[in-house]
Amino acid sequence: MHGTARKPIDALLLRLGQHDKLSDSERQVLQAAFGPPESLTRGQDLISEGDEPEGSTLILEGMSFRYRTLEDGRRQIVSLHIPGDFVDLHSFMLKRMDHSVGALSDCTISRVSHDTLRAVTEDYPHLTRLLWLMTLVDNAIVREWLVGIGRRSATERMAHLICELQLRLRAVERNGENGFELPVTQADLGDMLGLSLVHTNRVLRYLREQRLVLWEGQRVRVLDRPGLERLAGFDDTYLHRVRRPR
Amino acid sequence: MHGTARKPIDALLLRLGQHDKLSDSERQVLQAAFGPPESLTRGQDLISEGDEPEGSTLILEGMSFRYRTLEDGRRQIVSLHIPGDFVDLHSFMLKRMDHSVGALSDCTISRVSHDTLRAVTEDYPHLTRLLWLMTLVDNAIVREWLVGIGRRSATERMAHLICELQLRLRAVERNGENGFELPVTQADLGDMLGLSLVHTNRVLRYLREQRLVLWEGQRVRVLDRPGLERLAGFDDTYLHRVRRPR
DNA sequence: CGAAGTCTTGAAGAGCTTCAATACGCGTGG
DNA sequence: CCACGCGTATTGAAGCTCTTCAAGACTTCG
Repeated sequence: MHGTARKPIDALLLRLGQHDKLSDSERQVLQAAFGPPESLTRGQDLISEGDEPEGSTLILEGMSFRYRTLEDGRRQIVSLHIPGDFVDLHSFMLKRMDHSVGALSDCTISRVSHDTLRAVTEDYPHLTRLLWLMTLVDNAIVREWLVGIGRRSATERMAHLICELQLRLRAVERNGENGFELPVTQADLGDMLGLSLVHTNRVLRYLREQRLVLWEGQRVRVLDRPGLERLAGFDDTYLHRVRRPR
Repeated sequence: MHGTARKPIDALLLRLGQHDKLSDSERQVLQAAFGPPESLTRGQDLISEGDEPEGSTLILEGMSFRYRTLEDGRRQIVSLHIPGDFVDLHSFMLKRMDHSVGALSDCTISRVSHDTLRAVTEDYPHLTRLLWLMTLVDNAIVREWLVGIGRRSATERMAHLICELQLRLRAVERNGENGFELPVTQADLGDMLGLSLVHTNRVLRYLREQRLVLWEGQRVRVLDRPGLERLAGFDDTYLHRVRRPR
């Protein structure tokens, strides 16, 4: 065997390809930029608040989440990552992490060093813009979460989250039939939505009783997507899934 | 008179200079990139949801805010802009606005066309990284707001917001003695913090009674900054105000 | 001076949290 | 194989934070 082994970056390519066309050389640059796949087990922290990582991490398979814990233990999850998402692309510029990242499920990841990223920004402006775009979509998602926690009811928020995740997973071809894997406890869900564990449970019961969503262990089964979108007031423009020159 | 008139971009230069050193040529590129100052009156919308602006807008003086309104009229403000902040730098890549931007006070602004920004990304990688950084700090601030709305009490959130704004204004030399101008109604404040108008009023009364913060018309007077920080659990690392090579 | 916007306070009620107890599911070791 | 323990889910009940409704006062401005 010779040449570089194919690295399973396909989810990233799918995500980027959602927003703009990629040239072959850009694909090659990306393929070459990433290190070998690494494995992580559920519950492990990928990065901790205060760290200054020397590279950024891409999720190949599995899910991770960003969170911040206040002094007294209250925790807020501020985003979820699926295959093709960078866990900490922002650390390339921000340097110091202002939050932690944990593995939600067993994950395989791949790293790019910040040196390599810097080289990309020097030589590949279009690719740079696309990476920048990744962080901007991240941003749009966090804003949408903020709107939800600030102004939507607990039930609406939950419905919205499920709509969002299903769509994002579909975009990287990790969706199943009428549902998807979501390896979270109800406590985790509460920390995403700014809810207590108990109320999270009640919201889920309500969605079940309305025959909108069912949880089968770690799997979410969406029974009535249109109904769920109606309840959530879901509108996908904030995901910016439009292919156009950038 | 000849040559380009000096444009009052100084707040942007101050902000960028907070994070990294700028070369003279970079300063010149920036100065040249922006159009002439324009004036806006309080209450006007700078940009509306669904717009596809052809340029990005920088605040020279005054304040603006991003917000989203749900179908039934509930509104959430997702960020505040002060001099030196871009209102919609993300529209350069995202193209379509997924929220609106309004003027909080009378403002003077200046625009850069997206064509110019694109040219910058082609020729000035370091400057590009700094612009990218601007959007990443934006992002960090929104995350912090999310943590607040999700996990902090109304009072803590209010205190946190005031701490944040005072620090940001100081960084661009727009701070007064022991306070600052903040031309918002209590309804606006509520929409920032995810609170009702009535409760916002009660939170302000509490802070006044505790002799932490006083409102004198449109001016916020901070009586006890350390006390406020303690109450808020304020930690400024998320603002990333550290000068280092990027 | 009247009108519109904003601030302030009271009172009732909704949504969500906290405390508490029970049940369930799964892996481990006796 | 069963007992035990631990993490997770579920439900009831009480209570607190914040919202909503309502009304009055104050401010600004034509």
